[in-house]
Amino acid sequence: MNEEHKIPSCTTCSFKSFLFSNLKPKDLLRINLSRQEKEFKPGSVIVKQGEKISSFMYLRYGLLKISIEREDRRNQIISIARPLDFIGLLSVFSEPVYNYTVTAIEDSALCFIDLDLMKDIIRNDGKFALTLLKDMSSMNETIMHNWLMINRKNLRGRIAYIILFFSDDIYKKDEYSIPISRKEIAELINMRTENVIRILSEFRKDKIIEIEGKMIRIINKGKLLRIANFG
Amino acid sequence: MNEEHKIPSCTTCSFKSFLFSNLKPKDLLRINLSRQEKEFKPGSVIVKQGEKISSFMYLRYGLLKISIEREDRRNQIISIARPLDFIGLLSVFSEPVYNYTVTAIEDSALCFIDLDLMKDIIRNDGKFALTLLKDMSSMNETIMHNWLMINRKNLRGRIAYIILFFSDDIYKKDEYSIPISRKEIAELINMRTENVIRILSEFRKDKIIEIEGKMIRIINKGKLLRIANFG
DNA sequence: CGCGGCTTTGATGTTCATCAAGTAAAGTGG
DNA sequence: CCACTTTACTTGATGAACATCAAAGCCGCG
Repeated sequence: MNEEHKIPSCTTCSFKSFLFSNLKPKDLLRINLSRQEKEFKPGSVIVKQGEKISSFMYLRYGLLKISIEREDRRNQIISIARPLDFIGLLSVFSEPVYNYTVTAIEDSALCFIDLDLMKDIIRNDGKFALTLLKDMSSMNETIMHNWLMINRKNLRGRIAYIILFFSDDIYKKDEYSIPISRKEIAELINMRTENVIRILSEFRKDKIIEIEGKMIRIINKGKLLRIANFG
Repeated sequence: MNEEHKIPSCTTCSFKSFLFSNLKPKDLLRINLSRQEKEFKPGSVIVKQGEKISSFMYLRYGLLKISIEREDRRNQIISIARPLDFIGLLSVFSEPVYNYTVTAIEDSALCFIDLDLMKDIIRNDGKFALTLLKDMSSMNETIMHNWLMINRKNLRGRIAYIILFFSDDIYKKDEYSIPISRKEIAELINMRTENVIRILSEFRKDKIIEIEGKMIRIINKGKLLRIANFG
């Protein structure tokens, strides 16, 4: 593992201030002893649909996709997850196995904490549990809201929405390299690959964006916003 | 309030064994003192989008719809909730106001518990918090799973799915009175009212169902299942 | 270097939303 | 309780939006 990224202890981890802010020092030490830190290259699968859930995980840095795999290769991407998105909360407390596959789409690092240890800490620390409840609730709000927004839009509106999502929520820049393929864009916003490509070309012709391979640069943000909102 | 339905105390409430199974007797008493029990007729609004969240609620009996209201009168129904669906968990810990409107669609009764009291109990009882985490997680799994199933189906598949949903999950009978209007069916499975009606008539002509007003009787369940699965 | 997966464009067809118009049912006020 | 208004329900006709099919170039990989 790349040593420059490795953190010596949970006590110095920047995440402590978020997820584990209310945690007692004693419990933080227990987590520190149990935790496993792993790095993932883009494309590598972190957990696979059907695998037993045995640890609680959270993303230190990087970007992930959460997807459902289907027999007919027409997968569905549920959500794109950043650090602080608490992806580890998805079904970790209610299911014995993962219902989703999680894959890195950028260089990422995750911490894995033994699930029984987490449960034990929760049982003995209601304050911590309450913050987890809050985080889980808010994560689900976000995912549902995104779905609702996307599903009521027409195809042009969906493409505009997703371009703005990566620009505003992920990279905070008007120019970025989109971390997923055209096919994956289609799986994320519920349309066909061909139409993703078609509408991206359309936007280029209309001088709304510049696009070359995975590079996207937003030229006319106002127009993009209008398409996203009224499409 | 109809006295025959009223429960004298949380300790005798049948829900205690589910939601509050791990609760300390002391805390159950506190809840009992604070709780408010209310009945609702079909059509009456229980909480409205935008209202401040000040209590934790759960459904004792009845049936609810959770929906998002929009300016243009094209609402979206998120989910149909039965007792034990823990609808009170939806955004109660992460949002200051309700993002959803909850409406009774059958005679229903709910208990309201002061939210600060609930939080206080959670903070002091990690075991209870863990069961809440589990319930919230499982409720969200259910809602998401339903959305995924519905969204990948064509219109005939969606109608078949929803007929089977009420038959298998809600009423456990092949004949029932559907508690929502054609328009609401459309809002629940993301299609137009006209097409709901059209496809229901089609199913009747094909002798898959009998239908008269709100009464629905499933005649050919095998065929309905095939339409739901392959549609 | 050839194979499979991704990307792109064009042509075609189907599904579904929309518009229109009429009937039935359910509230509402005098 | 009846006229009136509104909302729900129903069917048909039309067109737009989108999926599908087809074909070819591209790229990475074993």
